Amino acid sequence: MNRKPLAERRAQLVDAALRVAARSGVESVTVRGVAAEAGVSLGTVHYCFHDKTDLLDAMSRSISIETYEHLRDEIARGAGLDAADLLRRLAPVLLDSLKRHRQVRLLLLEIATAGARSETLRPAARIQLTQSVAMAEQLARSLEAATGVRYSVDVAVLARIITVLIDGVELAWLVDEDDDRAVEGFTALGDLILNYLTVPAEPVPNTASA
Amino acid sequence: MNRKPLAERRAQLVDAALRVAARSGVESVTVRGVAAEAGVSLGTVHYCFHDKTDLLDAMSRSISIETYEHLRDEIARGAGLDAADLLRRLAPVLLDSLKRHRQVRLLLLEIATAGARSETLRPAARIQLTQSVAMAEQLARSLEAATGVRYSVDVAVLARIITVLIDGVELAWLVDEDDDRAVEGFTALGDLILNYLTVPAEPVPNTASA
DNA sequence: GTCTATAGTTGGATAGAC
DNA sequence: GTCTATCCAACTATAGAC
Repeated sequence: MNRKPLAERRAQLVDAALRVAARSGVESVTVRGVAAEAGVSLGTVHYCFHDKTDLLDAMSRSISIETYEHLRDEIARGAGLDAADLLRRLAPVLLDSLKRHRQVRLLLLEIATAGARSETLRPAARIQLTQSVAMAEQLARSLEAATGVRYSVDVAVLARIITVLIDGVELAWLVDEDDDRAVEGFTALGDLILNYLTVPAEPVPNTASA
Repeated sequence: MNRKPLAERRAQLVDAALRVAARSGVESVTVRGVAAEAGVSLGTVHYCFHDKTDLLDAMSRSISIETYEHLRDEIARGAGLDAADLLRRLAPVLLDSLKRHRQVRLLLLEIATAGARSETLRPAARIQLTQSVAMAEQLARSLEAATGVRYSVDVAVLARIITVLIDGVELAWLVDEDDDRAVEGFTALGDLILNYLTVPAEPVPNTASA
């Protein structure tokens, strides 16, 4: 019942799939489950998407990374500050963001491993990786703008390093939920960035707790 | 046929499960598949393990990390060298190790995400994380021994950071197979360690390519 | 465009013979 | 201790009515 144009229905189903995936993991997304989540019948899903792979692909591509908005705000708020000071504030913000968006972050890591394994999710995983790096690059540039520093390495290279370090810290936290270690990891990220600045604010701060 | 004591059969099945998991991923390990891989019947697996969870748990725990033996060798070989020089050599060795043990590394990341999601694999995932950090700590100490340096942070903290950064670099490489970026990531790891040395060999080398 | 019904597949787990 | 046979649940995908 309640007919909708194809595009609209597809969007609704992708949204439902995303909720299911975030809640229970990519691997446990079923066509039936998505149908139930969206409140439509099994047949309707198969009408909108040729098969399950189609659906998963559309779902994966639809994930946008708004996870680090707070981070951008924090950087903007720290305009004019010393880079070292600003970076030191970022670790708790990163942890906070992780805890807030735990399910989405985990989903992205799952898509990455799934994409590393099977051909079907690989394009989606690559897109996610590219988007993450782009987001990191944007953050790195806004840090430049806010504090007036410059990097001694290519920003694209730095962005990739930021991305993978964040992913690593988050994956470990998702496994053992050790907040202190996560903060140490994010602090190390700050130290790393600091050491890739030309004319760093302080010599080598080593703010990671001893 | 061909009767074996329980312990021996269990070991054989765990081994078979590991092969299947490395080949096709944790999620696609089935009791039937393991039975086939081991050349025994379905009933036999259920005789040795109460259920699938039991089997996966035993499998996960059995994975030991011998992946970085080359790394330890490389460090030992660099005894007496400058820390910076030695660290600079490590990046290609890490990439080589990753390419050699691609399946195992991916499997470990899969177990991590699976453990982050479901209660059943969590203990195994935690054990793997602990073992990885312990391995990293061992490597960090052997670096100390080989080059005579000391760290300005607690070695346990540093070891965790090393572990998560390696995981992050590897996960990204598994997705896009970009060797150059992986080397950049591992090089950044070297830089990071260098910056956590007391009396570093050189001020701030920034060996990551620009 | 949406539904119900059903075919066909896969996989976990148990029962009982040997 | 190992096997075969079987049950049962969950899932993908299609067919055909409305």
